[in-house]
Order: sequence, then C-alpha cells, then structure tokens
Amino acid sequence: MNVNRIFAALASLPRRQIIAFLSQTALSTTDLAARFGTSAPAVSRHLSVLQHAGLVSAGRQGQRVMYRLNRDVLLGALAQFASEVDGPLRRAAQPARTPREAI
Amino acid sequence: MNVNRIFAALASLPRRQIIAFLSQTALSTTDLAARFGTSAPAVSRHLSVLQHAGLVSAGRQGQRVMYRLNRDVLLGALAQFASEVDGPLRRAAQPARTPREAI
DNA sequence: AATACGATTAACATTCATGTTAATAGTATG
DNA sequence: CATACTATTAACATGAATGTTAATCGTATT
Repeated sequence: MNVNRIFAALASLPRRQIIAFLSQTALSTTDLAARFGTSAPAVSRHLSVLQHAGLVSAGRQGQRVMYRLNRDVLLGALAQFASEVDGPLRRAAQPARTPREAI
Repeated sequence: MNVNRIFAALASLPRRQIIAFLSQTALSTTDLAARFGTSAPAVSRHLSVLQHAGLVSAGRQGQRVMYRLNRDVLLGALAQFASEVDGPLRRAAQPARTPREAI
C-alpha cells in the first residue's frame, strides 16, 4: 500500500467526490459521469488513477464496468498516515492512546 | 474544520513532508528549507497553505517564526473523512448500530 | 456480420501548482 | 541609526492536472 500514491489520488476534489459516491454503491463510468456534470472520459481517467492507487476495483458486467470502493485500502492508508503523524511524540508520552477508534 | 481544504493541503508531497518534520518538533521556515533542497519562499508558501487549512500554527520568536503542527485538526479531518467513507454502507448493512462517535 | 452501446485512449487547450530569483517587511544587534 | 538576518510577497517560467471532443476497443444484440 503506497500512502503517497493514495494521497496523490485523494488530492483531487472530483476524485474525492467519486469516492463519496462509490462509498454508497458500485457504479459504472457513465453512472458517475451522469452524477457529475463531467464527461465520461474525464471520469474514466479519474477512475484509472484511483484504481492504480488501489482505492477502487473494477469488474466488468456485460458492457458496463462496475467500480467499487476498496474501503480497507483507503481506511488503512488514512490510519497509516495518522500513525506517522501521531506516532513519534505521542507514543513516547502515551503508549496506549489512539485518537479515535475509527482510524 | 474544512475537510476539503485540508485534503487539498495534504495533496502536495512537499507539504506532507513538512508535516512529517513538524510532527517531530516545531521548526522555522529556514529550518525546513534547509531540510529540503528547496528555497525559503517555496517553504513559506507551503506553510501558508497549511496554516490556512488550520493544520499548523505560527508563533514568532524573535526573528524566527516557529511553526508547529496542529495534530488534533489533522487527525480530526482524517477521522471525519474516514467516517464519511466508512459510514453509509456499513451503518446500513450492520444490524447492530455502530456507535456514532463521528467527528 | 452489422449495429449499437459502454469504456478507454489520443490529442488538444486551458488552468493550476511549484519552484526560482528579486524585492519588501519585520526584528534584533552592533 | 545602520546593518544583518528571517520571513513573506511579487513576478516569472515551467511542468502537471483537468476537461473537452474525436477516435478506438470490447461487448452485446439483432
């Protein structure tokens, strides 16, 4: 899991919006394009970036390619980054403390 | 706390590196510029972005301006984004309600 | 096989981000 | 007060990202 690549993927607002949509249900490229104002090719490239970062998975179903979110990867990356930032000082001071149970 | 602004700030690799440095200790602009290969003005603008996002705080000490990381803001934003992604489906799918400590 | 539909890639233009050097502002010190 | 040091802003150039339309590929349907 490449945290830098994942955060680079999360850099873009449209991609975070795509993730928000995919957090509810699996969607195809045109589904997402319809939910945005944008074109299918634009969505397709965003999905490609997300996929290479490991954040989404693609599965073809007939003509459509359905994308779904890899929650574990996303949450894992957030947790890792959080621990990198939270780590050095706090672990020295308070070994057992985690900021929040979710991450 | 503006999650979009925070993620936009986290988009940049140099800024995440700055955050990594500041997670260890407070540093001045030139301190950070020395740790990078980059110039002071470049660092200064990155720090400005981070500060407007609320991720770092500045405090002048004599000639120097010391920057330190606002861990709570950063970790809070990560937790909020995580809960947004983690939330909808899991709360709907899980028969037992997940306690919402959502921040 | 021919056509239609969905997805991706190519090519292009435009906008945004990053870094550099030069100039300006603020603070301390001789 | 003049000088030195730190930080920030201005102006500029360059590279990357995003979106558009047109073209290509894959799959299904008739």
